[in-house]
Amino acid sequence: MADPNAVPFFDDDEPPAPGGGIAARAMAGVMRARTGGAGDYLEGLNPEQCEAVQTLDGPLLVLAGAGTGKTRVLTTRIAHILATGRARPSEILAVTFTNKAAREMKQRVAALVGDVAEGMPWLGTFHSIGTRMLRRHAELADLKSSFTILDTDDQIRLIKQILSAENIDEKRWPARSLAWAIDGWKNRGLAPKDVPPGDGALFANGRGKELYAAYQARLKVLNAADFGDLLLEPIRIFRENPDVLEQYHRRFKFILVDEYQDTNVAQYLWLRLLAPASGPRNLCCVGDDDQSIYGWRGAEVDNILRFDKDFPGAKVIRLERNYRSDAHILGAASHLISHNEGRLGKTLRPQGEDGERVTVTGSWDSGEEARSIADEIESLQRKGSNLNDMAILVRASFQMREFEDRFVTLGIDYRVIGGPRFYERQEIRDALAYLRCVNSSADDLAFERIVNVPKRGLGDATVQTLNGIARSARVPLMEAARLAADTEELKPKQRESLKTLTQNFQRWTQASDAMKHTELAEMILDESGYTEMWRQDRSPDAAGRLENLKELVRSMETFENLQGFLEHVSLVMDADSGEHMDAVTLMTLHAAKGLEYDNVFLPGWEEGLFPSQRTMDESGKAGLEEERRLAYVGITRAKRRAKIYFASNRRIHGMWQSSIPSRFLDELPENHVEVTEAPAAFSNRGFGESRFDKLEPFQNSTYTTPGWQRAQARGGFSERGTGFGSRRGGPTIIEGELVAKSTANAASYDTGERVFHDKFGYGEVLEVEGNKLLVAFDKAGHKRVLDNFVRRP
DNA sequence: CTGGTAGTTCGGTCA
DNA sequence: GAACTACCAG
Repeated sequence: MADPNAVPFFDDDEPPAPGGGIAARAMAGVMRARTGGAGDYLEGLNPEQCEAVQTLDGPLLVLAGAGTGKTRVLTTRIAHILATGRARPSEILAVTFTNKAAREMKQRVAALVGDVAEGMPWLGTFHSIGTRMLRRHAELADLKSSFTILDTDDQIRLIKQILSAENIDEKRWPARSLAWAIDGWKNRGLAPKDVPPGDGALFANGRGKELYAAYQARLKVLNAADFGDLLLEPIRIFRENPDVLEQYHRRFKFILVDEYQDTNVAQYLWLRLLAPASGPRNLCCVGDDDQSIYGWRGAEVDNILRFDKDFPGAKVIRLERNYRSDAHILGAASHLISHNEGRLGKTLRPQGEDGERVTVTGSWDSGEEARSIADEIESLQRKGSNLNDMAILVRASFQMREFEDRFVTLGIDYRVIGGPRFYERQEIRDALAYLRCVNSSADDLAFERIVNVPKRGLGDATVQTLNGIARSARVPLMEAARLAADTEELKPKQRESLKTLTQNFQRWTQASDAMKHTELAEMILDESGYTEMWRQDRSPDAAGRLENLKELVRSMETFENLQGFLEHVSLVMDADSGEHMDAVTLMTLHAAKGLEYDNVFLPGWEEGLFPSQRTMDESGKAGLEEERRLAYVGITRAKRRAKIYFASNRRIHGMWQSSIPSRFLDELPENHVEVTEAPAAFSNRGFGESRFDKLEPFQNSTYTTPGWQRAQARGGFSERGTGFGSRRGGPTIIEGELVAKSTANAASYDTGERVFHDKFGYGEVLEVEGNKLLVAFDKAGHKRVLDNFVRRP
């Protein structure tokens, strides 16, 4: 499965020879499908879908309710464009949010038109396409086209460095929150200079803006981009270079956007630039305002609500026929969502049976809730349902534990979606860091990650020293390590370690040309002592980690070389774990969007948990409406049965709290709902297993503090910004400081000069060799040191 | 530099 | 209640 990024980005630049190219093959494919009888691709579409597929000219918004065949419309539309010869595969820009969606779209287009979908280089996620564009025009963004993409982990470490360099107390201003803020700015399309003063004041007494600028400057030095840059930089490039933008205008005959309700400002701007309001731009956005659940991540429902104002003359097509859920389920969901204001308005129309009513079940506590759901699952299973057809959708991931415990006890197979992803695991990231270092010796963040993994006696202090050397000599850390191994800044032990390490890397890098990259990876993991480290590890998950490392090497096979693999990994790569077995799916409501199951269990419908108190505190009414949309998404995942639960007592942060049923329960229409009680609730003082299980909560609940006031008492972000802002330095100042620092230190010394060294004291310079000095210290004797460690007395 | 302990924090999630 | 971090002692 080739990722678009794995192919060189200029592949599609050459137009195919007239008549013989990919487009012709595409058409042939469609023709085959058509004459093959199995179907004209338009067959089986309802009138609205058909219209959405065939309305090719001008801006089009398809409002596709849950389960109305949205993906089908998108893919058929692409097939239609290709079949009618309106564009070649490389002239269609199709963006999704997730890799999964992109993959699915690619597969389904391929099913319609044949393998040509592989020839669709511009079908992908916002980020993968942004990467492609940025690599092509890297020099316009002050980067090399080989730039590395930082993930959240790298980002945090980088920010930590900046904070400590700026002497900012990490306790009061954690790197996380700055990362969060920067992310937020980037989501809103703001470069450091555009950050409004009020916003910048939110961090470190008004220094947020300058720190953001410093962070950006560091990224350029490291030849790196974070996820936000993958969109922001192309936007800037387009704005500053109309000729570049013009190339893309000429190229893209059609633009398609999936899940438009989830676009943030940056993505919106990016799309606006690529599809200007005027001219024959054929932009088709598909989305559902009722399923916008990522406001906290910067998504602007507004984008979809004002589509026809942004693109005058836009046509709006509503898909309202729902093929997924039975009538009772849709009735419940529709009535619930009707409590939201500011909707575009859509009514899902059921196509099938009434089915079963939505059930609402109350339990004493979360344990009982888990038991009664597990019982229900077993009973459905006895009646012949597959576990694969069941899902439990929770609001917050801490709710999952209770279910996992229960499933383990009962021996019910289950899978969790959305845990730490494969490539986010520690061992995978470590292994990747080694590979990144071999791929590019300038990858400082990767180097820093593995310099002391496994333990080599190279701790914080050593890394600090190396950083100092790297900064003053303006070389990457790897080079700094090589330098430091020859001088006497460090203790012999550390120098020895560094020497071995850098020599190893040198060897590996040389070997990388001649070897197969999978073998190279194995060799590196072996010789570095990394696999050995896990073999020695006694913790229970060590074996699994070794297994993961093997899996990593295996997954490299599908790539031609190391470079291609690393590119893929930074953007894509998720583990397709255990799809084959029959198991209940456990995941958050957010993760469930776009999926469907026969039986859906929705536990934890309690005030404070769902709707989440925190969301309501932060975003008020808008927050509540987003929670309601989340509830709507949850219910509409169900095809046959939707079962809702709430518990009277729940342990939160280790403390038992009593809770009241969610207001969303009151918003469900009576005629579609059946209220039941957990069977075990009747045996409160009784017998059987439940007595045992209930003992504990009963006792503890006497200590229960009522309600959610405590959570409310905690201030939101908004409080922080007020009252500060005494200092407001522009970003240029801080950049100047950074530059000044590194150049000032670079000034070298003459022989015979007196110098002072923090560790060795006063001395006289005997020799100067680049930035290395031989100094005769008064007390410490002759030492080789780097010039930035001494100063004039 | 390492390993232990004490203190803190605790939302969802995609690249 | 647990997991992660930061600090401290060896």
